[in-house]
Amino acid sequence: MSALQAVRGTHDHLPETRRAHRRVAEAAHRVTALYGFQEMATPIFEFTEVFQRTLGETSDVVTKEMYTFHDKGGEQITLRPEGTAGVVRAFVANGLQQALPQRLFYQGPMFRYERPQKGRLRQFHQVGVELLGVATPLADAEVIACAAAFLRDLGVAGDTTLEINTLGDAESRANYRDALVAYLRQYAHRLSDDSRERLERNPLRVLDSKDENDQAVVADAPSFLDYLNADSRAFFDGVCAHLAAMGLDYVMNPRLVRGLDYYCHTAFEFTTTILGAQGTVLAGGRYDGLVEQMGGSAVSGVGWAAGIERLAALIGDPEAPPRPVMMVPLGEEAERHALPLAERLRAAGHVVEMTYTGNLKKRLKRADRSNARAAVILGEDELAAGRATVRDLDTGQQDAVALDAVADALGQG
RNA sequence: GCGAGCGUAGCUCAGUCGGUUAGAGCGCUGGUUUGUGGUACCAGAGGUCACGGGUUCGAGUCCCGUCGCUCGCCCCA
Repeated sequence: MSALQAVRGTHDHLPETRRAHRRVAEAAHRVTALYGFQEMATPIFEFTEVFQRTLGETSDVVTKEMYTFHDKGGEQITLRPEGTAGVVRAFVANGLQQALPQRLFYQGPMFRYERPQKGRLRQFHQVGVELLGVATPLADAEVIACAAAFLRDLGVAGDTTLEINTLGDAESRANYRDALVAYLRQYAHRLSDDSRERLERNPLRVLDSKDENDQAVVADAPSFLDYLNADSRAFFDGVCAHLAAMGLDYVMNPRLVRGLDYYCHTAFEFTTTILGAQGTVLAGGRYDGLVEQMGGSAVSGVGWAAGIERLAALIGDPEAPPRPVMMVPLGEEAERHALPLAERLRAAGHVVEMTYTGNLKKRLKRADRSNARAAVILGEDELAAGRATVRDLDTGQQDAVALDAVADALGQG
């Protein structure tokens, strides 16, 4: 281990990576704004309790993935493993329930102590939205539409599939859970070790097992849809109808369940097959009850979060940065003129860089390596005439231009 | 947390059965005489062979441990 290397599962974002991430985050910000979402930010660490209470004591995130530590004041602190808990905490703490609905957008780093893989990091980045205070299926459908628009804007809609499911309300879920557990217990001896463990902790997870024997057992398990009460069924039908009305294609996935306790009713994911095992690129759902659990009043919520790294991996090469204009002063006298001229060019909107050493030949070579589109040459001849030589580095064409006119001569870039 | 593969220059990779001074391409730096880049030619810099230990006369090569990456599981975005 070298002291120079980044901690496991964390990455430096060099300019090219950073550009790709910015593109994702800016698209999210821009598109969600069309749906009325406004950006907010919460601290990247919270009291541990904030996550324990909201994510559920038994969830994997809480039991083994949190970065938790005691600060110097003895407080138990956790680096946020996801965004919703902090947003809801802030929502309650700042009395935002006085002005419903709230449409909130956030972005930033999240932290989970996991074994890194492609598209899975210990520090990763998410963008997300939360729509708080709307209890009707309209909100679910609108939030899903917003996610779809975001992915369309990034140009990855064709690589992803929208999968949806319903977890029903608490009553439906409890009934189904009882029925499922009763069924699975009969076949516990045929289940994998993992699934026997799931049976105790989170039985819905058994449905999602990749083990073949488990799947054979699950094939005849009771269906969730048979246990939905009338309200839950109506709610889900409503969501589906709205999606259809907007022309959004989706696939029903009855095995789509949630690891976090606070979800109910609508659960959805946009998945891709071209990222390997980490195929979920954006996921969300409804979380009625979470606000109350956090100490607020009964305010329903629905939202989603998307992984920036995973989306960045999907969008391919980021666009190149703008090509600069390169200043080429030759001699001390020219250098004195170069900075003020560069300032004027920048004020006119040009990206301007400087060559600092070397003769003309060397400086032009540097300009070329910097992918400059033009060079502004200031030498003895030019100074004597009160002009600069503006050279187009693509065509090789160059003209003597009055210093006042250089910005215009460089065009729009 | 579990299983497997990998780690040699900034990058992509050679490196034979364990044998002398660890190589190539690309990139980088400098040069090919005067104020004109890209191409070409010449030269150069750059390595703790991931880290630590062991076996051996001798380890980039074999063994063990650690760290990291990759793939799968778990779980998730």
